[in-house]
Amino acid sequence: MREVRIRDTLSGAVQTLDADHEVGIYACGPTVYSRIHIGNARPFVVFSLFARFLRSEGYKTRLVINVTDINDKIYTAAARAGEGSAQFAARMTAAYVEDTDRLGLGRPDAEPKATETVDGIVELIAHLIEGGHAYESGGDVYFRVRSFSGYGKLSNRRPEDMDQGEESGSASLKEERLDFALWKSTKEGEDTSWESPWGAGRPAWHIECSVMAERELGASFAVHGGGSDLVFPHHENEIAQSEAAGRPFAHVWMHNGMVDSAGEKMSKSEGNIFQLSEALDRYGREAVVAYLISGHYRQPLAFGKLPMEEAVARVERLRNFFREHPVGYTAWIEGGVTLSPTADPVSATGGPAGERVAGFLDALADDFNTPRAMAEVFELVSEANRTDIPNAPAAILHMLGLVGLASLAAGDENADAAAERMMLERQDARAAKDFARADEIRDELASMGYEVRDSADGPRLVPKS
RNA sequence: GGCGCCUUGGCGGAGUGGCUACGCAGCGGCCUGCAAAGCCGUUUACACCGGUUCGAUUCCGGUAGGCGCCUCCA
Repeated sequence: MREVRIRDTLSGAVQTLDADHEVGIYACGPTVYSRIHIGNARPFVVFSLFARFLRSEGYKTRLVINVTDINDKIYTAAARAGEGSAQFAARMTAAYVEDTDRLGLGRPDAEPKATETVDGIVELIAHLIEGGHAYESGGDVYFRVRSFSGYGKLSNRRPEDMDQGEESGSASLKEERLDFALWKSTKEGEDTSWESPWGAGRPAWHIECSVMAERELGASFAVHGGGSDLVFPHHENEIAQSEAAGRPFAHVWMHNGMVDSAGEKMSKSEGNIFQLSEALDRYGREAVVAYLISGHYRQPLAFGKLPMEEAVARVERLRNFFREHPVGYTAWIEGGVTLSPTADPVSATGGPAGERVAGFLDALADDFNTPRAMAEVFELVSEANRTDIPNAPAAILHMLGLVGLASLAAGDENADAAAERMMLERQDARAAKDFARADEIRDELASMGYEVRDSADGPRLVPKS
């Protein structure tokens, strides 16, 4: 079991995870007001793979990614779609699950929804009111920021410099401008509401996560994650609510950087599509995953046609390796099945391959440095292409499995019979030195989507990528 | 204005006080009937100015430029 270190947003320092207790990870999931885009997929991928890595190292791990299905934007979007907001949110939640399923990384251990957590939210709000940290005002409930001295410690700002913004028409209900809503009374046009001691209404965003995290992981847990855009106010407010209520809350705050459009205009005509489902359709799941781990999770990541095509090329290089070095892919099962750590891969493989695996794992243990880890994979691929490295294919499969790319070893499906016949016909033509005919057949195969590769072992049909 | 981050070779993107990141693309070569795949080689790399140091891309200060958050946002 390696010591795993993570850069903590709160302290600014690198923190070592406690190996003696379950590593509870809570990552903020999407608000389901539309299909998710490639940027939303980043935390899903990062935290899913981080949890997978921890498990492979022997850490008892529990990953929770919530779904925010109560939100202003949902009311707006549902109205525009001419649909009830509850139905709309349910449909978008299903779409989210479907899209992220296609990433092939399995599901989190729990995916709580705000709508299923309202009872706990009401309890926590009542508790905060009792403790003097919140107050009811005109059917709304607000958090009294001045009552929590630690406010601002995560985002490193002073309350004087902050502005919580104003909920429409609610400004006058607050004691202070920087107070934020915990509960909102039902407004015109809102078709969902819940009963509470303060009347019919709905929970505000920040309190949902405080309650879902605690319900799934307890009052104190190892890692709270999410996009860096959530540091303020969302995560700052979560800390205020939970700690003011006497909960120790998260030990380490782990934030992923944003996916941006790199100055390119984000449009379909430019080819730099945005939605996760579109990226999956166009580039395939392996390329999407490879792209999302191509930079360090904390750094911004530029999205565009070029970075995606590079990911496709990278992934193709790995496929080509396995075409030459087939290995038992079924050793790794992706897509929802918990991976059981096999025998220690380093000692199991040993030698140069083992050293690469060790380097790979060390990189992941060091603030989850996926680009450095992938460099080890490519180093071993090059070495094994050059000379025979014992256990290299298995070692590479093992590493790729940890980042959700084991399927690259699956091999190609059998070409259809007609293509196979044409390939043999081409062989006859080549044997007869009729290269014109051979090339003609190769062109025909190309139009069918196959590339012919001649090797010492004979020709092979490879689907064009 | 406040807080934080970034500036690495054609592009993407790690990292380090002195030693090849890695990938993509280009060019030359090997292999091949020709290709593809693979292999070998290759193209002013660390924004600028000072400082610390035997030595800085890597630490400190400043300059320029870019980005994120400060309203909802992964």
